[in-house]
Amino acid sequence: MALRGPIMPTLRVRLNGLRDGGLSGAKSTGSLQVTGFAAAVLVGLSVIRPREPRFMVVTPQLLKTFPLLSGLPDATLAELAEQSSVRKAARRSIVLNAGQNEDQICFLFEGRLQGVDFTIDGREVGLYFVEPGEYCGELYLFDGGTLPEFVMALTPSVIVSVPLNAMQALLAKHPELFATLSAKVAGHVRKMTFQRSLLGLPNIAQRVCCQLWMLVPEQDKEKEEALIRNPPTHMEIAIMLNISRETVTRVFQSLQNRQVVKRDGTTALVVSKVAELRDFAEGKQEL
Amino acid sequence: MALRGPIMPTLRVRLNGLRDGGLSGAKSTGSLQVTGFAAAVLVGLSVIRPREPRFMVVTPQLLKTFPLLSGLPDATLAELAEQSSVRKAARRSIVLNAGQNEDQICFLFEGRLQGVDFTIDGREVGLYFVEPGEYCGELYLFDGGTLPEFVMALTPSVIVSVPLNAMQALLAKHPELFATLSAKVAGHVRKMTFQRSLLGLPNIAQRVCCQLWMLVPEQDKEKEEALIRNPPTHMEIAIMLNISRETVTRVFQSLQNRQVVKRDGTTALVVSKVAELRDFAEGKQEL
DNA sequence: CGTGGTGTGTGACTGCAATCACCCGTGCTC
DNA sequence: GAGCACGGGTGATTGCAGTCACACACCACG
Repeated sequence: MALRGPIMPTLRVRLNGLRDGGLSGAKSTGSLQVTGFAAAVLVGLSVIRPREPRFMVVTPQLLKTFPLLSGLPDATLAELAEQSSVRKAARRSIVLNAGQNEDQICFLFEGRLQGVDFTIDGREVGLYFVEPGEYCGELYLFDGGTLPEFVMALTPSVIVSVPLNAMQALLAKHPELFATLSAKVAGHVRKMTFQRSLLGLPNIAQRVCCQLWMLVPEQDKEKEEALIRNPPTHMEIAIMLNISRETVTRVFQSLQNRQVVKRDGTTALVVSKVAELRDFAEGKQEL
Repeated sequence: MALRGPIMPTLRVRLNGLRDGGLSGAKSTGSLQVTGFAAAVLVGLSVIRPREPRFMVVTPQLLKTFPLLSGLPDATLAELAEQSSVRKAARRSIVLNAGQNEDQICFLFEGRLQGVDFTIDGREVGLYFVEPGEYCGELYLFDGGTLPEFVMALTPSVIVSVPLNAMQALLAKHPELFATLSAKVAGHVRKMTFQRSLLGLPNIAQRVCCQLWMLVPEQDKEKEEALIRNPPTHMEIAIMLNISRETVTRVFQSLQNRQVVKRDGTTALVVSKVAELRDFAEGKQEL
C-alpha cells in the first residue's frame, strides 16, 4: 500500500491531549488492578516480584483460560507455556506494531486493547476492541504479512505473548486449531463490516449508542442492567466512530441525564437501562 | 449481530435515484459488451444461444484465467468446470445475498462488483470493489457462516459460479490452495483496514482521490496515463467514502478542470496525470 | 422519433458537528 | 501536599458538506 501514511516512529498521543496543549508522555509504569475472576486465576501465576511484571511465568492453567487453547492436552499446554511470556502493558503502550513482522500472538487476559490505524495525515482511526479472552496479531499466520494496524492497550492490561513459531508448531501438531483460527478471522471480517456500516449512520447519537451496545457483555444484553468494565475513553470511542471527542461527551451527557448509563468509578460504566440503550442503538427511539 | 438492520427483501435502488424522484426498477436484461482481453478468452466459451447467458458452458480454459485456479492440473479443472456455471449479471443485480447461506463462490471474469451493506436505517454502505480475476463469497469456507454483505454487479458482468461443495472437495484434494485462500482473506482484512482509514481523512477531496488511486490498475501506477475500465458511478464511490454523490461530482469536476482525469465514453475513465492524482491522494497537493 | 431511465452537473441554502477555548475534578508521582 | 497530566464537561462560533431542486446529456428501446 503505497498510500499508507508514514508509520509513526513513536507513540502518537491522542490528539485530545495535544490540542489541549499538554505535551504528554505516556507513563511507562502504573499499578495494575486486577479484579474478580481475573484475580482468582492470576493466583495461578508465579509472581516473583510484584512490581516487576516481566518476571511472571506463564502456567498451563493460565493458557487454559483462553478459549482457543482450552481444549489442548496438558502436555502441549505446558510446552507452549514455557515458550510464552506474560507482560503487563501500561495504558497507551503499543502492544503490536503495524508494518513490522511482529513475532508474537497476543492473548489478552485482562484489560482492553484497541486496534488503531493512522490516516495519511496522521489522524488516529480506531478499528476494533480486543476483550479479555481474545487475541490479536494472528494475521501473520494466514499470509505471512505484516499487521496492518497498531494494537494499543487502553487500560493497563495483562497480555500473554506466544511466539509465532511456537504457534506454528502448535498448528502443525493440532491442525484442528486452524478451524478455530479461520473462524476468528472470518469473525473479524464480519466485525469490521459491521463497524463500517456504523459509520454510515447519519445520526451521530445512534452511532455512539451502537458502539456502546457492542461493548455490553453478551450475557448482559438480555438483563436490565449491565456493567462495562474498563470502558474506552470518550476519545477512544470517538476515533472508532469518526466523530469528535466533544460529540461523544455530549451524547454521554444526554444518556446520563436520562439515566440510561452512569459512571461507576473510573474503571466501570453501568448501563442502567439496557433495553433503552438498545432502542437508541436500533433507532427505535431518538436521543 | 442483533443490531444488523432488517435485510432488504428486494434490491434497494441507489438512494440517488429515489431522491431524484424516479421509482426505477433495474432492467433485468441488457446487452453485455466484453472488450479486449476478455473477448479473446471468451472464445473459449461455448455460447449456445447468444442472448441466453445461462446456457454458456464453463471450459477449463476459462477457469485457468483465474489466478487461484491457474496452477491446477487440467483434469481437476475439467471436473470443476463441469460443476460450475457462467452467468451474466445485469447492472445492479445482486450477485450474492447477505445473511443467506449462499452456495457458491463467484469468480469475476469481466465487469465490476461491489460489496455493499446497509445501515440500520437503510442507507447503502460500500465496502469494497471486486475486479476481474478476483472472487468473492469465500468467507463461508472459513467458518461456515453467512456472508455479512451483499455483492452487487456495478456493470454488466460475467461471473463464474463454483458451488461451495465443489470448492470444498477441491480443497480436500489440493490443500495447498488453502494458503492462497487464507492469503486472500488476510488481504481482504488489510484492504478493509485501509478503506476504514480513508474515512478518517478530514479532507474529502483527498478521500476521493485515494479511492480513485486505488482504482488505477497496478501496472499503470508508474505510468503517466492510466485507464480505469468500468469505473464506478459517482454514487457508488460516494457510498464507499461516506459522502454524498454531489460532493463526489464536485471533486471530479475539479479534477477534470485540472485535466487530471477525463471521461472516455461511458465505460472508461482516463487518468491523464497519474502522478498528480497520487499527489492529491497522498495530500502532497491540495485540490 | 419520442420516451423514460440513469448518470452527471450545479446553484442556494442550511444545519450540524468540528473546532476552539476554557473549566473542573481526580489520581498519580515526586 | 504540590504539581500536573488526563479525562471529562460545556459554550460560542463557523465552515463545510449534506440536502434539495433542477437541468441536461446520453442511451436503449419500442
